Amino acid sequence: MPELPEVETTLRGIRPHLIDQSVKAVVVRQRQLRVPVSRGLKSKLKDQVVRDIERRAKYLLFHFDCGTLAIHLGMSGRLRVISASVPIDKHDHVDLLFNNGAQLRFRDPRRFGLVVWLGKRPLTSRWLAHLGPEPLSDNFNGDYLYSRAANRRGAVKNFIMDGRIVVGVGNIYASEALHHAHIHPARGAGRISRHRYDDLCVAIKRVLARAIDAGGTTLRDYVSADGVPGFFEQQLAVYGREGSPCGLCSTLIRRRVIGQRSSFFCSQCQH
DNA sequence: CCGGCCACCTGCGGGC
DNA sequence: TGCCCGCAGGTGGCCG
Repeated sequence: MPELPEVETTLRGIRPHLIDQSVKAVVVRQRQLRVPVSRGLKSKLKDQVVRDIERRAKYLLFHFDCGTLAIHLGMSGRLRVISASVPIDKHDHVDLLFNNGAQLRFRDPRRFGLVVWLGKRPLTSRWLAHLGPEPLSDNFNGDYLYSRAANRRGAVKNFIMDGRIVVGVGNIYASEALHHAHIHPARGAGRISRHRYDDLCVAIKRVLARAIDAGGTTLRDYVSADGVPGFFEQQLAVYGREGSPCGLCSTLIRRRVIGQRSSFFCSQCQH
C-alpha cells in the first residue's frame, strides 16, 4: 500500500494525537514481521514519552528519551490512532497504548513491515545509514541525479527506485514521474542528459507533492466510507492504465516488467 | 561498486 | 463452487 505520500499522510494524521504522550502498554500479537519484533520492547517503552515523530524515507521514527522506534509499513501496512475498543483484526500485529487513551494500531497482512528499535543514534543504524536524500529536499536536484547516474548501465526506473540514490520513489510514482519527464523507463541511467535529469527531478518532486496534497490516497484499497475510490488514483497518468490512451497523445499505454516490477509508459511520449 | 535476482507473506480477482 | 495462477504499494541480501 504505502508509497511515500501515504507515509507522510500517516505521519500528519497520528502525530497530533501522540506527541508528549507516554506509553502505557505495548501489545504484540504477532512478532514475525520482516524482522522479529524485539521481546524487550514492552519494558523499554513503558512510561516513555513521545518527544517527536518524524519521517525519514518511508520509515516513521518515534523519538523517546531513551532512543528511537522505527515503523515501516512495507507493502500492506497501515498505522492508525483509534479510540479504545475497536475490534481487533487478524492482521493487527502491534498496539501502543498511551496514557491519554490513544491507541496506535499497526496492521499489516503481508508482514513485510517493520517495528524495530534503533537506539540512541538512529541515523547510524543499518536501516537508515545508507539512505540517499529526501526527494522533496533541495539537495535532491538535477545535478545530483546526473552525477550519480554516470556510468550506470541499468534502467533509469531502477535507478530512481534505488534508496541509496533517492528515497521514497516507489513503483507507482517512478512510472508517473518518468511519464511526466518523457523518459522511457528502460533507458540506461547513464545515457540521459543533464537537462533531462532536471526535468525528471522536477517531475519526481511534483508527483510526490501532489499526492501528499491529495491526502496520500494512491491505493486501490484506499476507499472512502461511501465506496468512492481513492482520489489520487484518478489522477495517475500511466500506472495501472495498460491499454488505455495516453492523455498526451492517445497512444495506448503499455506495461512491461523492468527489474521484476510492472512498469507503465507511453512508447510515443517517452524515449 | 554495480546489476540481476531472490526472499519474505497474505489476499484478491480471473479463468477454467 | 472451488482450485490454481498471477499479481500487488518494499527493500535487504546474496551472488557473480
